[in-house]
Amino acid sequence: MQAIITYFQKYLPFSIEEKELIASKVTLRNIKRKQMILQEGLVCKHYFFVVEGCFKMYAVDEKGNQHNLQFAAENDWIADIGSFHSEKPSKLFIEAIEPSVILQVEQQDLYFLYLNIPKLNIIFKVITEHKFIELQNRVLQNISSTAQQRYLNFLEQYPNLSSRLPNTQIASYLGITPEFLSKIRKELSTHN
Amino acid sequence: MQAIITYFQKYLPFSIEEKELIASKVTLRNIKRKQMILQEGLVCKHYFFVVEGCFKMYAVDEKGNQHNLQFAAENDWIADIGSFHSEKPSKLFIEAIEPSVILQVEQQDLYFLYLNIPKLNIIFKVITEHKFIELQNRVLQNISSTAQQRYLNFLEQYPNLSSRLPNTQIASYLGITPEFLSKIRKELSTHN
DNA sequence: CGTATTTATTAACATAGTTTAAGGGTTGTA
DNA sequence: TACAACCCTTAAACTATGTTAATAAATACG
Repeated sequence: MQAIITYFQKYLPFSIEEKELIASKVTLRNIKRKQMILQEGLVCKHYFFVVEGCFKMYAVDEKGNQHNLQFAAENDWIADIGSFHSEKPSKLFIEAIEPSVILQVEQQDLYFLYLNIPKLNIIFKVITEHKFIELQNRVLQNISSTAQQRYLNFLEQYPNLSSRLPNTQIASYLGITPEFLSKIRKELSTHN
Repeated sequence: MQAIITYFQKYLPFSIEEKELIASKVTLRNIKRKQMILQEGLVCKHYFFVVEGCFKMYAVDEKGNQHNLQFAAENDWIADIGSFHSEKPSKLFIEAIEPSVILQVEQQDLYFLYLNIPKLNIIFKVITEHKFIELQNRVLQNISSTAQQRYLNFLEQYPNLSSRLPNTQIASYLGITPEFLSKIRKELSTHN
């Protein structure tokens, strides 16, 4: 539970009362590998903070293939922001890739905290801005770069993740097949 | 100037005083075709509201090729949100595709308006959420769909834009060459 | 510890998308 | 109105990526 406070204090300081208020609205959960914390068709009613472990958020197409939109590991947030704010059913899944520990905040509780601790508005605004910029850079990469460049960029940007994730998951994130990622990795290893 | 008020009132009602306050912080500009309202290397100090005309936001790669990240036509907002909030130099350009009329709000003025008209916080939060969802859907399309599907989706999602924009610009947005878009269009026309 | 499941790699072949070059059509603007 | 700049299309050759199938290696977990 201390994890989330430490995280918030990287942005702004909090009083003891504020910390207690936050703690009272946040729930700790242990999540098994492959367990889902959001499924298609359900409204995303929580914001999730990853204390330990790793998650993927993905869509499933008509053919049943998964497409990874985002990963989240320690000290990262994950939620289907669209569904969360619109309160419409999500089209996405969020699933644990590793045994994990999360802290979750329900929508109403988050809004309650926003009202009582205005600083949190700012923090979540900054979090959202960062995610926005990340997404925009990814679009730019997708429309302008080759798969190999995107892979190298992923390694650089998420050295953490890239050593923890199976390549199948990375391939899905990059929008290529695992076989082709294999080919790329071979090229890179023989050519350097 | 009325345009932006009408736009805001689609979300929430405003008093006369509030409208006057907004009007006092907003500047009207006429922009010629090909004129830039943001260039790489400069900090994006304004949020732009398009009253009339059309803009593209793009990055230029090492080879000098442009890659369109976003279009904005009537009643849409455009800015490099990353640069705007971080106050770091932008890597993007925003350029008029048609002779245009915009209303611009400077950063400090926007923050001033946020303080004095809290409703505006909500409106901009919603605007940003919509842009976020749009971006996320675009990433999903990019990693899961063929260029033809992406093109069809663009036609559906932006019927307006697609009839106004040269195909070269659409191709750049989709991340394909104009020649290949031509091939796609031919296929679609002969096959239906 | 051992087995079921997942993961990584390879190769041959298929499809999607790019490059280059050329010609004809449109459009902006002096 | 005319010219320059831009835009659209075609086609052939080329490169990037996908598909299928098979096998070996690594990992989860009872």
